[in-house]
Amino acid sequence: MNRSVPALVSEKEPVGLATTRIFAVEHYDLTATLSSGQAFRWRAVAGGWVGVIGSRWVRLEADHCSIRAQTAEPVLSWGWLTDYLQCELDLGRLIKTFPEDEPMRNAVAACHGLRLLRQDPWECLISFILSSTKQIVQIRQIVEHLCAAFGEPIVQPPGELPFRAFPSPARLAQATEAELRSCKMGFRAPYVLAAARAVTSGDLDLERLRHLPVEAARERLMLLTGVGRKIADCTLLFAYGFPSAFPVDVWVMKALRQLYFPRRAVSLRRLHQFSAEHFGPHAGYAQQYLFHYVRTKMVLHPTPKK
DNA sequence: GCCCAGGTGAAGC
DNA sequence: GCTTCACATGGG
Repeated sequence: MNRSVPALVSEKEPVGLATTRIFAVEHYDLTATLSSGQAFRWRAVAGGWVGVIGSRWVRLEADHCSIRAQTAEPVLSWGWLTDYLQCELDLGRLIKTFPEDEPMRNAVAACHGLRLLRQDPWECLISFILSSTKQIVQIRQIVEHLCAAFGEPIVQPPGELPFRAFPSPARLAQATEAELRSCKMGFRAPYVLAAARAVTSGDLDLERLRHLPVEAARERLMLLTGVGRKIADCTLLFAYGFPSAFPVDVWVMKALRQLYFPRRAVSLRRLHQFSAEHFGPHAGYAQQYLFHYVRTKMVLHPTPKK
């Protein structure tokens, strides 16, 4: 289940204020992780990645065995970052829980070091509300419009591209639908507005969902207009870390049909049933491998749909 | 112009 | 239950 306490930096590590820190990691493909359609604000800049976590500007750079982090302001405790990046997760052990079939072996081999992040629920929920029938490039653009229009300025090193924090529920709740539409989100504008109002009024308590069984948390999210099974599962997996959440989008659907049901038509409902039974206790992680694999490596054939 | 995009909800069988 | 359609907008 979920940890309610964020990961802490180990006590034996050096303490003190600093703007850089190096984290030892194994089997961590930072590029695949930051660009695989789970988070939408990371930009590749000069051999590294620049983004915003909470209200902090961050630059990340990876080599074989470590991730180097740089912030704009001195930091005492780095738990917010190790938790976001899930540095302490034993990926090798997790992957051993995947089914030993050929498609899964191929996906794991093709996406070595791909990780799941642990994001802020609010940002994740809104980002995926914006994702429906949009390409990943376009989701990034809409999210950036939204942050530029409504996000608070953050402290960043001189000379860097201007970044703002992801807008708060309270700020978005005050926006008009027309202002939101000017961020190019089209018919999703009323969904974003309603979600912001639900959180601001206290009707939707995103922190409480952390402690609920996954089914109950999913049901609550799906009460929001514009949030169906897929967007709910993205939030449950990428923000809360519910390991069984298994988002099925067009790509995962293509992968499942081609790899596991090449000769017969299978409905979405059956695919959900199959995924719940087949991929083990960390099905959501397996899903991310299939998603990245089908998008970057697989040759797609027409397969029977239902 | 046409098709599709990390979908959803309503309407019609 | 399953299929079809509209919903904004932009990329290929």
